[in-house]
Amino acid sequence: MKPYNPHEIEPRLQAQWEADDAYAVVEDSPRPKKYVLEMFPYPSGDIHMGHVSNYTYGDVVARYSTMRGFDVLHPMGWDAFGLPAENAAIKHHSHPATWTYQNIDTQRASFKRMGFSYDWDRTVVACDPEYYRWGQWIFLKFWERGLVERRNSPVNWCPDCGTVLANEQVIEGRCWRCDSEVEKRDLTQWYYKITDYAQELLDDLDQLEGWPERVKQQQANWIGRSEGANVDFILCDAEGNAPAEPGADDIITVFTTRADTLFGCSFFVLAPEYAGLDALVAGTDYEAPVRELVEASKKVSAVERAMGDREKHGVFTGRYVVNPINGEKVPVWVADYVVADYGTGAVMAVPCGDQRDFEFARKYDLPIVPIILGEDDPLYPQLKDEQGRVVTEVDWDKAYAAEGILVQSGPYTGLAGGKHSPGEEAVVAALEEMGRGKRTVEFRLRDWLISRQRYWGNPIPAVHCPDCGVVPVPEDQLPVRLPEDIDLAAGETLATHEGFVNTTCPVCGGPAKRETDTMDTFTCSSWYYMRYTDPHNDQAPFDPARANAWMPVDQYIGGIEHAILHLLYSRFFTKVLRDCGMLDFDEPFTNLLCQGMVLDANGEVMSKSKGNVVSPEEMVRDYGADSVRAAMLFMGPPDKEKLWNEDGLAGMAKFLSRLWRQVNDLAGVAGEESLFEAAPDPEAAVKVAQKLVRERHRVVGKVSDDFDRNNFNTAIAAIMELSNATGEYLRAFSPEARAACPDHQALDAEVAEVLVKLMAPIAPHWADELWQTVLGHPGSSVHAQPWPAFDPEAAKADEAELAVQVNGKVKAKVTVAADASEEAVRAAALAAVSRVLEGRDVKKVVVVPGRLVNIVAK
RNA sequence: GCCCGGGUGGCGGAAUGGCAGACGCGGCGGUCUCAAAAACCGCUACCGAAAGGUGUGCGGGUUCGAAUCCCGCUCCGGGCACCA
Repeated sequence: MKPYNPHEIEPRLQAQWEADDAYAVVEDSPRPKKYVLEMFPYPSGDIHMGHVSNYTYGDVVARYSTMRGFDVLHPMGWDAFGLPAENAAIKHHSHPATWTYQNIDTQRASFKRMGFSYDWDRTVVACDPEYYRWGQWIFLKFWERGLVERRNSPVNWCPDCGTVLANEQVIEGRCWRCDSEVEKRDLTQWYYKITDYAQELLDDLDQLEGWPERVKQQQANWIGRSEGANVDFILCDAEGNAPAEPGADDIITVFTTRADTLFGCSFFVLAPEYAGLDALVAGTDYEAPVRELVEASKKVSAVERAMGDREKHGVFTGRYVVNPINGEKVPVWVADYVVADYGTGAVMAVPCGDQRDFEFARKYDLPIVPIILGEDDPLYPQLKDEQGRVVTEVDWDKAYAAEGILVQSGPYTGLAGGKHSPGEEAVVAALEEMGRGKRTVEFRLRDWLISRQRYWGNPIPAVHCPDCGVVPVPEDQLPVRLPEDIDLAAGETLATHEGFVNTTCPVCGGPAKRETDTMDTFTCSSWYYMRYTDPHNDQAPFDPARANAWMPVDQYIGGIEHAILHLLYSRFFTKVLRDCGMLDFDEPFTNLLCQGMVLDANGEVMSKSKGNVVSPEEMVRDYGADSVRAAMLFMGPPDKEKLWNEDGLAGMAKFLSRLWRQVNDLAGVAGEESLFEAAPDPEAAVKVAQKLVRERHRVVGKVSDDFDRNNFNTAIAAIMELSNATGEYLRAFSPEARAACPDHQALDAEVAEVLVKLMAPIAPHWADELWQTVLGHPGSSVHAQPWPAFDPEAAKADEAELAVQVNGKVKAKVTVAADASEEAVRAAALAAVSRVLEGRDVKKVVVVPGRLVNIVAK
């Protein structure tokens, strides 16, 4: 017998697979399609353990799916634009492409060394002009459809990265990439109007049954839909006189989800950035303090802002508005707790029902009018039937934000209040009637800021012409190529590169300047999975027929950190391309697996600074790729965090080695290394053989089921159980005895084949080597074989051991025939616990066939 | 504050209404060996000498039966956050 030596077999089989083009995709196969995809990596260096885990899951799904009879598309590529390449280029005085392509080569070699089954002919590299030209093409399609906008507004600026960021890329006030504090700047930037799709992006989450609930929840929160109403307040003078026919300048609109609380509005607040604020206070005594507050709020950093629970600051503007529901005069304040870019940037303050307004009212001594109460509130009985205002002050220590009953609310008194309450509906209806309100919906989602002030990205295909304005680069002039002769280390940028900047206007032919911003890398990753379906197309990003045939992705696998970013943007792209007539489906990813992080043995994140990084290369060098793969899979459920420890890896290497020996023994080639130990008891030996037959069927069923649900850890546990049964069997029968008996021969061959096939997706080299050499199929590959079948009937034992419970506590066990009648089972159970039942009345006997008997006794 | 997860042996975990701790790691004991390693076998939730009892974060409930379902807490992790 040849001992198991991964270091010899793995490189040899990898070379064989490559020579045979074993994982090339078959187009137009009669088999049903399955698109298995892992999020493509950023080429930041060599792969780390997180990559090993992510891509191993994908490889198991791909290989298993092939064996199950699917035509599998399993491609790989690189998300190759981005800042790290630029930083490396500056450091090494080279070009970002050099660093990027070197890392791609390193990672590709590591992926091959792990035995991943990709169709390398379909590789997509995002910084390749043959790919990014189509990203530009898609940009033009978006532009045609009115989904591209260039506008000036306050944006997130990362000083360290020297570029603006999308909202989604700011994590608690810090840059997602470098963790620097983000600043607000007023800049003119390019946007994709993702908000046009906010409702559909929210609604279609319901279609995504194969997505983890938490990811859908996070997206729903991020989109943040609120139903409410816009309510118009009219500016009035200090005596409360408002113009009878107000013009646009006389109206301030607020968005509210709680129109039912309008009677409790005792002041009114504008955001410091509110557009009309200057005009309201210009030339008054209030101008100076208002200006001071506005300046102070600008200085608050994004990180501080993100901390929440900050002290609120505000000043009175000297102006008043009229509350449309009751005609009351309400003072207008400016305060830093109002968010400028949500709703209208103005809010009606109801301190009795809103904690923020309550805190502000307490601080500046503004009235708190109770207009909504719980029935158990001591105030409720006295305000129950009051129509006019009686109480205008309360001794509460916080607002009453829950649902309740409206009081002191004129005709609405007595109605239920709250979001979507009858009270709210009645008030909105009344406001609509008088032309002062309108039902509306607000989203938290902002448009996607896609322009970046960096070199290493996809150039935005636009030209600035002094006569024609900002115009698109015509399709036939794509791609707008990044200039290769650029010295980033010397501070050169696209904007200073004259050869790039200077061009002619595609409309009038006059001299013009190119747009020098590039696109967010997330635009590259929003459609690469479509490109894989038709990667060499030089006429279009992809042929719709091919994309529609392969898409949507059946199983997508990647990190939870993309729960919003990449996954939301990709859903948006898919919907827009569908509306362009290029796709006939709504959602790109049918099933999503978000893998948990790989941490060190103490549960710490692996990082260079902590010095706890585990190198996949070293692990593969010491134990072989198959053991690393299997150990990773066995560590726990894929979506949970994994604590990497080398003991588990060593254990897995032993298991592969033991199983190798068992397969050899079953195949009759173990020789001296046979596990046979001599079984003195022939009757027991027969039982061991019968058990092996049952286990062979049961375990195939269990492993199939587990793979279907991505439960890789329990699949391996089940294979270990089959291995344990095999071990018992091999100890019980000598190789000679087995060789002499046709029944044994058949069983041995079958179990050997089952073991090898079950392991094939997990340990592909180990399995293929055994398949080709020990099981006698030279030149063929186990990975092209059909998955083993099983017979659930054959998995059943003819006897069953049942637990006998008395009042739910196990008191005894009985062994009965599997087909024993309920009556017989009951009798056996009662007999087994007769001692416990002595002197007690049996009230009831519950028989659960095949499992247990519960006797209820008093 | 709101929204999601989660809490099971020394450790990773298994069991989604039916014998809690599958499978593995670690530990202990054994076989083999001059010895050790490797390999193989057995034991391994806790208390107890045993009989027996206790046990899935805590407290209640539903059920013949609850880690699993319901109610109330608590702790840990994640997301969002002055979003009106």
